[in-house]
Amino acid sequence: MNTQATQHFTIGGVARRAEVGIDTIRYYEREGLLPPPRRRASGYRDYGPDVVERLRFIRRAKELGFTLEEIRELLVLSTDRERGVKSVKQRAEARLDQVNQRIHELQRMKRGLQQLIDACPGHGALEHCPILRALGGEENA
Amino acid sequence: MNTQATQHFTIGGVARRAEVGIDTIRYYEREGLLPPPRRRASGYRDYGPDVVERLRFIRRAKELGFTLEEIRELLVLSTDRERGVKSVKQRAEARLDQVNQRIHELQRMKRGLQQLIDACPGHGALEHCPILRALGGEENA
DNA sequence: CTTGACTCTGGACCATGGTCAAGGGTCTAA
DNA sequence: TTAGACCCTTGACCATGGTCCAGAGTCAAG
Repeated sequence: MNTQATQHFTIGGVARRAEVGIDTIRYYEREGLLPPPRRRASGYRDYGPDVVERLRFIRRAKELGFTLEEIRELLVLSTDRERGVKSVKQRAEARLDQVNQRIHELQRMKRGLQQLIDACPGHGALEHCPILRALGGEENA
Repeated sequence: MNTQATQHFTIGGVARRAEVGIDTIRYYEREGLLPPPRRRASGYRDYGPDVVERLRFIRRAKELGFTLEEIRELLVLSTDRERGVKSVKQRAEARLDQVNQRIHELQRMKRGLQQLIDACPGHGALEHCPILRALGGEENA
């Protein structure tokens, strides 16, 4: 019967080990990022140790800027032996493109702000403030 | 009596000129970004031409990444003759700092993603996919 | 047996920046 | 006068990623 007693945790034990909130775990389950676990007779969720790994996966992916939606897709792909590796790499590349684009947007903002700051003496009449003027000011005519 | 007939617009006229939605204008009014305009006998909002400038101000500031909250503060400062210019410049500098910080975060993400992508052959067994492994995989044991 | 810590479900709530709908009044041209 | 376009207010709704609450049941220690 192979009655290997693997470790089992309640939701609180998982939450402590993975350093996330209990509500977050239930939320991820609702959103399909975690599979519904077995239940004890009491109705308590009964988790194996895998779920802690999975929560770490989610956290690292979040740190790389993936949305929960994208992470859910990654998790599905990670069990798809046919399309898995290729698709996962493609997702990572797509995410990289998004990051690059966002960096360029922010660099455009940065240049705009820097120009205004450089042009502004930091004192004097409001009428001569290049920041307000550039933004479209003159409403206190 | 200086009865100069300046241009007056209904909310729809302003919306067309400033290229924003009518609801957006009312929303900005609720949020304190636009002063409550005079009303006609009918109750219709009656705008002078200044509001179009102000909406352009808001749009440009938004493009520079200011939140509506920050823009509201800028608008208040732009009428404060004592602290105006200095504070405005400080806000712009603070915003620049935020932008720089966000750029650095994204560049960190970018490096993380690039490493995973470079290490991934794009085919083969899931077990050997460095992306899944790095993210904390092995949950399909 | 009781106390306190834990868990369950369902649903409300947070910020952000709006958008849309319902049910009514107004304005203008034909 | 009437149609159609416009305006009014109030209030609900969207996505995102959770957080918190009430009211009830469970579990372990003393």
